Amino acid sequence: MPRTLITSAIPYINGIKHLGNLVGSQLPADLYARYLRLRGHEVMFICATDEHGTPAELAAAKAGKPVAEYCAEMWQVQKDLADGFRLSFDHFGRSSSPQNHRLTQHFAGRLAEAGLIEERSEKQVYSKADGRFLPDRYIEGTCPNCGYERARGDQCENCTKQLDPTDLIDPRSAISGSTDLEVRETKHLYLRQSLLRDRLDQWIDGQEGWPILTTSIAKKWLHDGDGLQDRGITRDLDWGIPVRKGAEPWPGMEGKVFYVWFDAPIEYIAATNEWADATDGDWERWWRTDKGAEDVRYVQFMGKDNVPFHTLSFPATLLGSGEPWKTVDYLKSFNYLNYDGGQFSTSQGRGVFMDQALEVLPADYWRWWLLSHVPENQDTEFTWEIFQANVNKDLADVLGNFVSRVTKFCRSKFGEVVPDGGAWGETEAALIARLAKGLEAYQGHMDAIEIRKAAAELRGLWVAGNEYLQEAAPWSVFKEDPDKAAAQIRLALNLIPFYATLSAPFIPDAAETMHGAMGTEPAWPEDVEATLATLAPGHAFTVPDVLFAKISDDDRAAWAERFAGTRD
RNA sequence: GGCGGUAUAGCUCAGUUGGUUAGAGCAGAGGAAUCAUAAUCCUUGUGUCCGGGGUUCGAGUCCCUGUACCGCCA
Repeated sequence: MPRTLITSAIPYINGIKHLGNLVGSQLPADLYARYLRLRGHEVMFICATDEHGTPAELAAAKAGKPVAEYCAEMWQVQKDLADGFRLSFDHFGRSSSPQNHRLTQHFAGRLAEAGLIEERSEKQVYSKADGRFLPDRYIEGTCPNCGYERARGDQCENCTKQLDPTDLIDPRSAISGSTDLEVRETKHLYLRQSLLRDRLDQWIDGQEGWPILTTSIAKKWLHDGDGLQDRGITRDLDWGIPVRKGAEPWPGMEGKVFYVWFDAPIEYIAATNEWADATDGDWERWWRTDKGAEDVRYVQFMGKDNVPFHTLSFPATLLGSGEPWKTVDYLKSFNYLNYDGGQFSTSQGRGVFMDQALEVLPADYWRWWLLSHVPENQDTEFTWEIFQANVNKDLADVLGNFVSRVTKFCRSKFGEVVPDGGAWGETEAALIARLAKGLEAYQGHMDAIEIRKAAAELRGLWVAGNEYLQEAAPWSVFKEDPDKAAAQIRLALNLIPFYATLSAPFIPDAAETMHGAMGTEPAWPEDVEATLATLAPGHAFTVPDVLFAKISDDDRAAWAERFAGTRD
C-alpha cells in the first residue's frame, strides 16, 4: 500500500485565520489527503498550532491570561474551526507539546555536535519594567529622520526609513510604555546555515518536478547577495522551548528559549509523535528512513511566504543533524488570495475569517469555491459576486439539481426504488466512455495536485450527467417505452454515488448526504461501467433535501456589506 | 534603491518543450426541452495575448526595453 505523509503549514496561535490562510495550505492539503485515502493510500495528515514567540505572549497579555492558558484556549478554537471546515487531520498538534520540546532539544544537540551551532554575543534592548528583552519592533520612539513620534525600532512607518533601535530618540517599550530601557549584552546560538549551502543546493537540484515558484524562491535565498545567512535560533523569552543540548543543560544559555522559527517545523515530526502517543502508533516509520519510512512520500503544503523555511531552514535542521530523517519529496506552494481588490488582512480585520465564513454558509460552499479557485499560478481574486455566481451555478444548478431531478423523477414514476427493466444502448455506452475518460483525467490532475484543473474536470463530469439526461429525455421516453426509461433512470441514479465518491475530497458533507440518500458507501470506481451497475433493481433510496440552497442577491449584498470594513 | 513575479475575451482564469483560424467557465444573445433548486441542454466570441524594438520561415510563448500592479530584500 502506498504511504503518503502530508503536512500543512502550521497556523500561528494568535487569533483566527482568514480564508486566505486556509486556502494557502490546510484546505488543499486536506483535499489531497482525502483523495489519497479514497485511492487506498495509507495517509498521515499532520497539522498543528505554532504557539511560541512574542506575538503569542502579547496576545495573551492583552487577553489578560497566562500565555499557556491562552494558547490552550486558542488551540481549541482553531481545532473546532478546522473540524468545521472538515479538515481531516490525523493529528492536530501543538508546537508547545512535550514531544516538541524533546525533539527540538534533540536537534539542537545534534547540530551542535556537528559543529553547526555557534555562540555569538550581541547587544539587545532590555526593558526593566517589562522584565524582558524587547524585539526591535516592540521599541517605539521618535524617528531621527522625520520626527514621527511612533516610529518602531526596525522601521519608521511614516518615512519608511530602516532604523536600529538605538537610533530612536526617547525610546520606550511598546508593550508597557516604559522608558526605563538599557542595552545589554546577551549571548545567542546561531545555526550556521552558510556551511550547509552546498548541501542544500545539491538537495534542491535533486528534486524533480517542483513548481518554479518553489525552486526560484529557494535559489534566490541560497545565492542572492552573500548567500544563505546564519540565523539566530534562541531568544530571551519565557514562553518557548528551553535551550538544552539534547537532554543536557547548555551552559550559558540558562533562561533562554529556542526561537520560534526553529521549533515550529520540528513540530511536524513532534505532532506525529503526539499522534503515536495518543494512539499507540509508530511515528518513526513515517519520519526515519532507517525505521521504515524509506517508502514514504512526503508532501508539504504552504503559502509562498513559507517556502524559504521549508526549502532551506527546516532541511538545514534535518540534514545537519546527520541522522536519517525523511525530507520533503514534493512541496506545493500557493500564491495569495485577494479580497475584493485588496489583501486579506489579519491586522486590519479585512476579509472573511474562518469563524465568520461558517456562520454564513456550510463548509462545502467555501471548500468548493476556494479549491476550484485556489491561487496555484498567481494571486487570485475573491469577490462576493464571483463567489455567488460560481457556487450557485456549479453546486446548486449543475450538481444539486442533477440529484434532485433524477431522484424526484424516479419517485414520481417508479417510486423510491431503483427501477427494473430495459437495457442500455448507444447513448449509455457513450456516456460511460465519456465518464471513463473524464475520470482518468481527474485522477491525473489530482495525482499531480493540479487542483484547479481537477475541479474543472470534476465539474465536467457533473455536466455530463445533465447532458445525458437531456439527450435521453426519460420523461418523454416514459410515455412510449417505460422499460427504456427505467434503464435510463437506473443509470442516472447510479451516477449519484459515483459523483459522491469523486466529489468527496472537495465537498465531503454533500458527498455523505448523497451516499446516505442512495444507501451506498464510498468506493473509488476502478471500472466505470461496473460501478454504474452497483445499484441493482429493487434497491431503495430516498430523495435527499436540497443539497445546495442558492445564495440570493440579498444575502450576497448583506455579506459584502458586513465584511467590507473591519472585523466585527 | 536591488531582486523576483504578474500583465491573455466584460469578469475569473488555462495556454505543456515557439508551429495551422488563441481556449474554458461565468456573464450577454438566440434556440430546444419541461423531469428538476425558474434548475438543464444546444448554438453564439471583430480579443492591437500591456506598449515598443529584436531573434526566427514562424512568438501569447525566447531576448532587449518602456509602463502598470504585486511581493521580497536592503
